[in-house]
Amino acid sequence: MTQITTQTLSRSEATSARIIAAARTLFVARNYADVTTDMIAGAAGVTKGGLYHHFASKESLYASMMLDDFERKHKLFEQAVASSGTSRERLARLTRDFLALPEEERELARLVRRDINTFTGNDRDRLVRAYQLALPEQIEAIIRDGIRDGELAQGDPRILSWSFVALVEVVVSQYAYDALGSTSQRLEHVLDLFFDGAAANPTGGTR
Amino acid sequence: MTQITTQTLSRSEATSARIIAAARTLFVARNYADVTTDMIAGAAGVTKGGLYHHFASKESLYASMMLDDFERKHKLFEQAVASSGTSRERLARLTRDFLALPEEERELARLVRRDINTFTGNDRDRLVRAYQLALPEQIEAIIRDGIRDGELAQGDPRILSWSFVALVEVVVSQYAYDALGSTSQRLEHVLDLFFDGAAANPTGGTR
DNA sequence: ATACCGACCGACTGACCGGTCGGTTTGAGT
DNA sequence: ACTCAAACCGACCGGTCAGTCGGTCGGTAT
Repeated sequence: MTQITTQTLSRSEATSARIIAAARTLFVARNYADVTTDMIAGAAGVTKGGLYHHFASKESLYASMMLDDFERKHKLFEQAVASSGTSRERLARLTRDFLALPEEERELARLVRRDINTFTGNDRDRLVRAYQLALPEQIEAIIRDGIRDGELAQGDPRILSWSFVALVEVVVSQYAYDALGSTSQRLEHVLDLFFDGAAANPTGGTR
Repeated sequence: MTQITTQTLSRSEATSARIIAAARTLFVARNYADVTTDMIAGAAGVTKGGLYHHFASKESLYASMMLDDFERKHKLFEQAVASSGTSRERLARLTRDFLALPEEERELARLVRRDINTFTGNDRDRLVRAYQLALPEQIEAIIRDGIRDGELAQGDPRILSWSFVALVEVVVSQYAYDALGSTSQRLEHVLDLFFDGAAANPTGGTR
């Protein structure tokens, strides 16, 4: 009954995948308005007519590209979420997995976090939902466990989750230049900052 | 010799200011490409011809709008930077001043932080420089003092500065919905998170 | 061989938009 | 009251680009 998923794609699927890949590369490099459908088609080895045979509009192509990305990231991060250990260890695993992704996919994640809340379009809700499942909610799950186990202080898991993602982006992104050396050093840096803060003396603060 | 700066603007200055204000409102609400010069002119009560009498191009209007904003923010934050107290107190002052700004200006700051590193255009360098003076370098100055005085742990002040701004945005922005009540609660929350981290037990971590 | 169909092509269109330009209005100085 | 320059208008141009559509091509079933 359960058919083995054939690894070989049909011609149509292969072309769609090529178009989505080309779109990802271009949308990451330039912003939506500066990428023309001709450019995407050209990069994918089809013409504009071919592109419109597979996607109803530029916007729906953009949405398809993001959904495709969310699905892959969702699967990738599930392992880290399901793994055992302290929440710090599990966040480290998840972040390491993220850092191991090709630059293009990391950049896309940045772009998505940037734009997801202001995105308008037909499949806005589906898109927002898929994104939340792909990243923020997975981190939230780990953070919830951390709070439950007394490892993290009481606090809104949603805000903590977004804060963690924001810190990862800052520490990893180019603003930081090469002030921090290797990827693992950066990883420890962001974990330290998130868990322990920037103060020299941990008794400081109002808490 | 030093002429008293007249508070009343000339007609030309007043119109330029109106155009910049209209541009700010629109660019904050929609993104650059989706805002037409006709829309800006209309909102400012002039025609496109009038707009182009004051600004050489859409891009230079955009740059002027940002420079105008940077200047105002620079002046606003200077007081907090120059004030006395612990670095935590001074960052609290600066952040409170920022939170007291009208929503539009806070949104613009978010937009700028988002885009400044990918901005391309003639006055790119001038713009980046002005922005750094307006926000990151002012925060950096406070953080440097904090490190010098042993209040903050050793670390790259630049990264810490960006991290702080990122945390402020997360805690204040709409993703957080109304999970945190008043502005002052949000302010304390972000300061706690930045200085002390999210861990329940401050001895955790690798440090 | 023939009929058929999905995949793909590429020239075209219609709308939009940044920027221009010749002309008109406004108001400060005399 | 006259002058002149700056401020402003609005029709227009040139280019760009999303989306269309009639048609071709290659594979597949009969």
